Amino acid sequence: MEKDDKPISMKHLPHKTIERLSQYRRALLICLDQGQTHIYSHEIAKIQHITAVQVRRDLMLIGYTGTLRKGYNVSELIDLIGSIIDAGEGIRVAIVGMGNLGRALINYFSGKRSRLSISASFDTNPDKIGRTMSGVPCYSLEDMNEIIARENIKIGIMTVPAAAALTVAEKLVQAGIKGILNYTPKPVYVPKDVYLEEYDMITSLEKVAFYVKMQEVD
Amino acid sequence: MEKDDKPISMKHLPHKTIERLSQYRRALLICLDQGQTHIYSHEIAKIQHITAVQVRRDLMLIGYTGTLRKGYNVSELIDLIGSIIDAGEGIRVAIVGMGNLGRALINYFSGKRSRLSISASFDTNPDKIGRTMSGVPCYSLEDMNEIIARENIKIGIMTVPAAAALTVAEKLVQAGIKGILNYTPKPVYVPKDVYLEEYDMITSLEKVAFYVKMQEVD
DNA sequence: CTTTTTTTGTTAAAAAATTAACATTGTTAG
DNA sequence: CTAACAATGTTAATTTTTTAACAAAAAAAG
Ligand SMILES: NC(=O)c1ccc[n+]([C@@H]2O[C@H](COP(=O)([O-])OP(=O)(O)OC[C@H]3O[C@@H](n4cnc5c(N)ncnc54)[C@H](O)[C@@H]3O)[C@@H](O)[C@H]2O)c1
Ligand SMILES: NC(=O)c1ccc[n+]([C@@H]2O[C@H](COP(=O)([O-])OP(=O)(O)OC[C@H]3O[C@@H](n4cnc5c(N)ncnc54)[C@H](O)[C@@H]3O)[C@@H](O)[C@H]2O)c1
Repeated sequence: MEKDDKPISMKHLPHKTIERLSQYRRALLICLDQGQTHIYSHEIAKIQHITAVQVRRDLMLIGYTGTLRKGYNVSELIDLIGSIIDAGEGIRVAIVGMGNLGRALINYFSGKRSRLSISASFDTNPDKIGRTMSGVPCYSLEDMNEIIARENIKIGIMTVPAAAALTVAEKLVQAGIKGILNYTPKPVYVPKDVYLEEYDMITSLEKVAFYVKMQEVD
Repeated sequence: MEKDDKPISMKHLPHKTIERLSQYRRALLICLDQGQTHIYSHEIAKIQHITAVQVRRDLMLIGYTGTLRKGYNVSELIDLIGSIIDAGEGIRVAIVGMGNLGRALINYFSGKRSRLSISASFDTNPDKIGRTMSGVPCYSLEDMNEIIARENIKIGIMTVPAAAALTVAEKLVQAGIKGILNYTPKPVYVPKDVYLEEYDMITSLEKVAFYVKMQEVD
């Protein structure tokens, strides 16, 4: 019935497409910096180690249409991806655990333009509480509820020791967080309405090891 | 015709199964430490946020058979997964770029029992070269060929600044590395006989953001 | 002006991954 | 001893993801 510019339901975008859109944008931002105004599907594909068909299909799914024989408009596409991935006014993020990994992530993130911003960090170490790291203030765990509400933080990144993982996840949920990115090697449990993503470097490394070994055998 | 203990061709194990086997092992090692001798498929499933069917199917694929109504023998299963993922005498790994992230990874890894071992690291910063971090010596980039050959290193983990990514990847390949785990936000190119895995935290974070935003809308 | 080339957008097919269904069989309870 | 149960192992169905095929059309070439 209704005629719309975007008849696409974001709800049905494949998970893998979401991941790739983020990666496309990362690559597109670099192209933009280099003054490139248009890009072909096969160029994007090469950067991401995937096929051009897949790029075109993903873009079809988000309803973006390029120019025949000119390819895609870099800045338009960046904006469109932004309108899908980022929330309007941006989403605020907190890091819990300001150790090696936490610092690496904050550092990494602080250079990036994004509508996601790391607004706070939490730790139990009194030496860290009250200090600021790459512009991100570190608070005591006890102030979590207050800070998360006040700063309207929606996502928590966990980089605490594995032993603290379960309780920290619980605390984050209670504080009203809606998504958790868990870098602890300990899987945690969250209610259905909290989105959870877990990543462990050892899994990646062992996967590489497996395929390296395989290749030797064959 | 031939009857074999393991008629399973590891070559055809699904990629996702490889990842999960690594995760199962991580969980099983914890169970072993706690003195648990057997575990049910649904227990493993709960830890990994997947279904029991999937666990059983994965184990079927590697030809492991549990005890009806007792579940799986924890230590047997750990050993079997090890025989699939790890190479016989272990695979040696090097980290390139001893910054925040490099140190976080070395630290993390040094606690783990595994047949994968980080045997060397490389950097260009003279202050770091010649020192040792969590037992891992740091060498100059110029010595890479020699060290990698001498130590029989097969896998390289890249944690250098994005600007150095392409040249470092090339150097690793030339030095004879067979697998690369790239934590740089810059995708790199490798020959077909080198296995490449790339991970970017921003992709994970943006994925979480997307689903958080989605949930708000519905 | 016409033909060829090149690139997009889309539908259809194939492949990969997950989930469901169910047969099987020790174990326990009655 | 027998029936009910609770777990595994496996085949089949479903869903998701990727790849292939190809039509359409702007640009370039002739
Ligand atoms: N997923 C991966 O790829 C990966 C890689 C490296 C490390 N890790 C894991 O990340 C975690 C952090 O690693 P790291 O090297 O930064 O460790 P770290 O010890 O340097 O840092 C941990 C920080 O958490 C703080 N902390 C401790 N208990 C806390 C609590 N209850 N609440 C809040 N903060 C608390 C500590 O004060 C410290 O600052 C570890 O669990 C490690 O295993 C994961
Ligand atoms: N994938 C992720 O999730 C993730 C997270 C955080 C950071 N990162 C990325 O990881 C990389 C490292 O981050 P960091 O915070 O550790 O940075 P860092 O600046 O602390 O460390 C970089 C290290 O690499 C060394 N280096 C520079 N050029 C080199 C070269 N050509 N060869 C060898 N070593 C060289 C530097 O001396 C330094 O020790 C960056 O590219 C960053 O963007 C990725």
